[in-house]
Amino acid sequence: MDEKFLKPYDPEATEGRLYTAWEESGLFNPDTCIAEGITKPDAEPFSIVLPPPNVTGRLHMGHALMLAIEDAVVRYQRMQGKRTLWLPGTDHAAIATQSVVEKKIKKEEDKSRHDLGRAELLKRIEAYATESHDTILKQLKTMGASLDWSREAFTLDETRNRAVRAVFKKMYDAGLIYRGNRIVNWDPKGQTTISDDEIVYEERDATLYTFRYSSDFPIAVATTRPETKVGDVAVAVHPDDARYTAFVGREYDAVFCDVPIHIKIVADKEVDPAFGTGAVGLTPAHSHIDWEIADRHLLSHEVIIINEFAKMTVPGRLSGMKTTDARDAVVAWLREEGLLEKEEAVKQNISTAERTGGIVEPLPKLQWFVEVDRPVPGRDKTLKELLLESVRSGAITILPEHFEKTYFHWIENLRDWCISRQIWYGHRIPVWYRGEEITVGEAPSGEGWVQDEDTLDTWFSSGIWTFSTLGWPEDTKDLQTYHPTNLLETGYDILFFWIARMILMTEFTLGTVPFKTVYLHGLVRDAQGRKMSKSLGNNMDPLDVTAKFGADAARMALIVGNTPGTDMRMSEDKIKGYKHFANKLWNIARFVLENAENAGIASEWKEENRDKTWASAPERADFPFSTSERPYLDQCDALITEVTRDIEEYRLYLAAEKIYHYIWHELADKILEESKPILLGEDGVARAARARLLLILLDRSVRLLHPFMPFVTEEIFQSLPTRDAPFLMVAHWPAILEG
RNA sequence: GCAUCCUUAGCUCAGUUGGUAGAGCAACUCAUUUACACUGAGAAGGUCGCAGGUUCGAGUCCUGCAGGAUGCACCA
Repeated sequence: MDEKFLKPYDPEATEGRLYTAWEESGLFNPDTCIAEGITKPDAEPFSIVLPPPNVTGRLHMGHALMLAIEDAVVRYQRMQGKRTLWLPGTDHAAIATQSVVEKKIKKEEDKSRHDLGRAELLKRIEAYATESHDTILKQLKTMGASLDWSREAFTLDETRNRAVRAVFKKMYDAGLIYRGNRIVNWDPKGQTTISDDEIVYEERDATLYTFRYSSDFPIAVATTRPETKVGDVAVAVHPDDARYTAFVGREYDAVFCDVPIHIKIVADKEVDPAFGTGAVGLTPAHSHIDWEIADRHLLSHEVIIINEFAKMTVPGRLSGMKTTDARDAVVAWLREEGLLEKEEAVKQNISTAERTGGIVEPLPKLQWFVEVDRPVPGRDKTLKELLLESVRSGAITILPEHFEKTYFHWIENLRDWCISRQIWYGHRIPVWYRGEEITVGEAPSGEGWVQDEDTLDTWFSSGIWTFSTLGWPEDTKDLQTYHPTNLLETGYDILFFWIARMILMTEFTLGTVPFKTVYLHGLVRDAQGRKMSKSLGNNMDPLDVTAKFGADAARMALIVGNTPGTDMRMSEDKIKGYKHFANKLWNIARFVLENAENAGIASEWKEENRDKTWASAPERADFPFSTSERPYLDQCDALITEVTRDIEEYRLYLAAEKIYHYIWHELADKILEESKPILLGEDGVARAARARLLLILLDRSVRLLHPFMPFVTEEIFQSLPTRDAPFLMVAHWPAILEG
C-alpha cells in the first residue's frame, strides 16, 4: 500500500499537483481525448461555455458555486464518454471595468478620463484587465475546473471583435439596428446612457407639489419635479374625466418662471384620474411616459430644458442651475406668484445608475437601438416573438421551471434595446461617417471617414458568447460540433441581462437556440443569510476557503442541499464538514487497500486489468462473490442508477448528498464494520471475496464522487489496483453490471 | 400596482409523478491506543404558516388568508 495513506489526507499538498498533472495531460481538450483513444471520435458531444467572469477584480463565492456545478456536470459527461468541451473565457465588462479603473485613477492621481485622454485611459484599463485576468485564471484552476485552456476566449480579443462587427452589420442590414433620437436613460455622473436593466430604484422621500402654470390656467397639475415644468408642452387628462372634458383640445400660453410655454390639453387613457389632480403636465423630452403620450398626440419632443450635466438650459433665473437647485427656485417662484396650491410628502422610487449611483436623467439622445418589434427578415417573427417562442416551444428549458414565468413577464415589458454607450472601453461601434455617407461593419478605405465615437453595450458581445467562442463567423468544426451548447449555468440575477440577450442574438444570427438547458443558481449568502458584500466585510474569498479546507470540501459544501434558483447560506462549519468527509474517504481507501494486499487481491487485480481499455470496466462476473455479498452489489447498483438519473436531470444537490450518505453511513459505518470479522477470519476464500467486494465498492464510490470532489477521488484512484485509465477524470462512469 | 417564490425538527434545508415525515449541523446519553477523534453506537426532537376544498388517502393538487423575500413597472 502506498505510504501516503498512513497520513491524514492533505488537500493542500494534493490539489495543486493533480491540477498540473491533468492540465499537462491535455485531457481537458476533447480533441486530445480522441487522439489518445479515450473518447470515441464519433461520440456524442457535450458542451458548456463558461459564463465569462468580469475582469474587474477577483472571483467570489458565487463564481465558486458556478464552477462547482459546471465542473461536476462536465466531469460526469466526460466520464460518460462524451466529447466534452467546457470553454473558458473572460468578459471585458465595459462599463464596470472602466468605472473601477476611473475611480482608482481619481483616487490615486486625482485625474479624470478627460485628463488622460482616450488612448491613455484604454492603456490603463487594459493593464488592469490583464492583471485581473491572471488572478481569475489562478482561481479557476484552484477550484479544479476542467476547462479547455487551448480554446480560451476574451470578449474583446480579435476573434470576438470580428464576430461583434459581423453581427452588428448583419442586424443593421436586416433593419433591426437603427440610429434614432430617442429618450434614453442618461447617467450624468457616468456621462453615458444605460439600459433599463442597469437602473436601480431607491425609495426616497419627496414632495408632491400641486400648482397652476399661471393664474388664468384652468387646470391644476401635480408633480414631484417642478423644475421640469418649464419643458411642458401639454396637459393630459383621462378622456372620461368629467372635470376636464370641456378643456380638451384648447391651447394656452403662459410664462412659467421666466420661460414662455405653450400648453395644449389632450385626453389620454394612460392618465390615472385618481392621482394628484387627475391632470398630468407632459414633459416629453424628460420623461419616458410623457414621450410616449406625446407621440400619440403628435406633440413636440423638441423642448429640451436639461443637459447632459443635469443643468437647466432655459433662459431666465433658472439658467445654468443644477436640477435640484432649480427645483427649489421654481417652488419659491410658485409661492411668490401664489400658484402653489398644495404640498404633500410622498414616497418616491428614484432611478439611479447601478455602477455610479448617479440619478438617472431621461434625455433625448441620438443613439443606436435594436428594434424588438420588427419582423426578422426570413423568420416572419419579431425578436420579441422569437424570445418567447424559444422557451415556450420547449427548445430551451429553464431550471427551476418557475423562472420561465419571470422570463415571459420580462419580455412582455421589453422595449427597444439601447446599445450605444458613451464610454471608451469596449467595442467601438462599427460605423463610419463621411458627410452624408455611412459605412457599417468594417472600416472603409479612403480619406475622411470618421468612426462613431461610442462603444457597444457590453451585453452585445456577451450575447453572442456561445458562438463567438466557437469561431463564428467562420463555419468552424467546433461550431458545427458544439453548438447549440447543452447547458448554460449562471445566477438567476442575470436572466434578463444575459440569458435573454443570448437567445435574442443567437436566434437572429444562427436561427437556433444558444443552449438547450438553462440552470439558474441562487445567491451565496453568509451564515446569517445576508448578502456577501465588501461593506459588511462578510465576503468569503474562494482562495482562502480552498487553502483552509481544500477545493473538494468547498465544492461539496456549495452543491449539497442547494436547489437551483434558491439562495443558500454558506459557513466555514459547513465546509469543514466536507473536509472531514474527504478524510473519511481517504481512510476507507487505506482500510480497503490494506486488506486487499493482505488477502493477495491487489496484485491479482492488476494482472486482470493490465490490458483493459476505457470501454471495458471490471465486471462483476469476472470475480467470484458469495451470495452474502450480492446484496452489497445490488445496493451499490441502486445507488448508481439513482445518482445517474439525478445528474442527468440536474438534481446535483440530491446526487451529491446520496453519494455522501452512501460512502459514510453505508460503506464505512456498516459494510466495513461487518467485514472486519471476515477479514480477520481463517477462511482464505471468504477473505479474498470480501476484499474484492470492498475494492469494487471503493472503486465505484470514487467514480461516483469524482464530479463533486475531483481531487481526493483522483488521488485515491491513482493508487487503486482497479485503475484502468491514466486519470479518474477520463475513466468510465460506473455502469450497472449484469451477473 | 403586476408577477414569482418561500413558510417542514432548535438552526440550515431536502422531500422528483399524491401513498407511514428526511438529511446536515447543534444539543443529549454512552463508547474510547479504533482504517479514521477530521471517530463510532444510541436516543430525543415536527397538528409540514392558518382556514377551507378535491380525494379512499394531501407536506405534495385547488381556493382564500396571514407573514417573509424577490423581480418588473409606475410614481405625472
